[in-house]
Amino acid sequence: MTTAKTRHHHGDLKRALIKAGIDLLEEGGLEALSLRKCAARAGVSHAAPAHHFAGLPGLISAIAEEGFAIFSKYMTDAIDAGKQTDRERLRSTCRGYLQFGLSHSGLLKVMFGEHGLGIHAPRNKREEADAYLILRSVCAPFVPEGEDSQIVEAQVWSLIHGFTLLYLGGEFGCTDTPLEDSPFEAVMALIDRIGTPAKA
Amino acid sequence: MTTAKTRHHHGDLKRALIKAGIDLLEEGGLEALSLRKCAARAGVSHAAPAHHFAGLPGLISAIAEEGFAIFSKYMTDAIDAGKQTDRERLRSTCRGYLQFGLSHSGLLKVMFGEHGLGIHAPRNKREEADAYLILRSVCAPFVPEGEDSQIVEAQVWSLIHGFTLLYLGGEFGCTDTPLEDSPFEAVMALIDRIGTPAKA
DNA sequence: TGTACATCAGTGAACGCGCGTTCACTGATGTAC
DNA sequence: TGTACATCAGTGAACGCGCGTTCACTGATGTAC
Repeated sequence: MTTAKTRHHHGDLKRALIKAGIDLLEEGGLEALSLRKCAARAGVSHAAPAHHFAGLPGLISAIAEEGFAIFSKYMTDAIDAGKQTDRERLRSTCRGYLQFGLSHSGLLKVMFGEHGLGIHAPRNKREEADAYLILRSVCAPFVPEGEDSQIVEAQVWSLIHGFTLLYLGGEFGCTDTPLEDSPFEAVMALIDRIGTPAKA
Repeated sequence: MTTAKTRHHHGDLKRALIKAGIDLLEEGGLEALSLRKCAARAGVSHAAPAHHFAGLPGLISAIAEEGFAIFSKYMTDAIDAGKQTDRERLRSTCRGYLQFGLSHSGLLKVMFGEHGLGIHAPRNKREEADAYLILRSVCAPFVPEGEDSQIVEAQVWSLIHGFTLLYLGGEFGCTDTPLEDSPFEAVMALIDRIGTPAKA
């Protein structure tokens, strides 16, 4: 520890800016995010971020990338929490998906939005693919012999993604009621009807 | 027709501003929307909108309200298009939901987002409720005796909402392929497993 | 171990931009009589 | 039908704000010898 406070060089400003950006996102949504505010949060002059990111789009892209990494962690943690059958693993992954949304709603929207850039920014290929692979692996046991795995994946993904966003938007009118109450269980019930488990 | 072009008074500026706002939304997303640009589109000075809306939040709220009305029309039109069994009506409604998303992606996101205002704007109660009633009516035949209708509604809504947003985000990697190809049919297949039709 | 020097990371002032909002105004509309 | 007048809707200039970006700068770091 080298008394980082008074140094001219920050140490890991890039990481600090991403962290600040995520916090801003959670507090006030995409509109609340700016390079100047991130710099201020990181305790640095407003011109400093230019040394680390290609403008605001570059920062947002880095934030989304970090977001996918956190997202993956939520899902894998949920799976590991209980040993489980294939069906339970599928359920747990969905639970992790929802939990991530509850904890990081701003981040989720940026990750699956157009990054507020109008045109598609270069996708965060690596981290996003990793997250998708988790979904794929828990869906795999339910893909019937010889069928395209994308079918089951699209069903599960659509269900849990839609539920998470609607829930966050308060559309089920129950943002305060016990977390896993009514409508979430309805979605889980439908998840249970998906595909055919390869083994009993 | 009273040669509206040269008049000092516009005629129906309020409606024209909403229309301009929707167009801007579809072209460049929420970031592209501003009172000044709407005024310019409507061929009016930038101070004029102040006579009709309570700032940008007020305009966005009016746009979302109009959006829900258009949304409802997409769904009812889809239902009417084929006479149909209960199951077909449910499918058609989902098809209308998706079609609306494809034609009005910017609008959809504003309607179900937080209006870019951080805190919830007063919801567009009336129009939103109307749209929900359409969903409710096509779900009704599949609600088992004595069960809360919200269960089936949450299942259907989550599925089609999630699919629409993921599809619009290009997550299924098939924005160009034939409209109702692969993953949409997967979602429809799951829709077919929902609930228990009251009658055969 | 010590010196010289190139490179890197953050500073602070300045810039132009689009934005929402205010304000005194003016032209058009509609109503009272 | 005609006149007076209040109200309404749009104008155009001006304001301050936060933003991203540029720029010459300077202090810290790391490397060559």
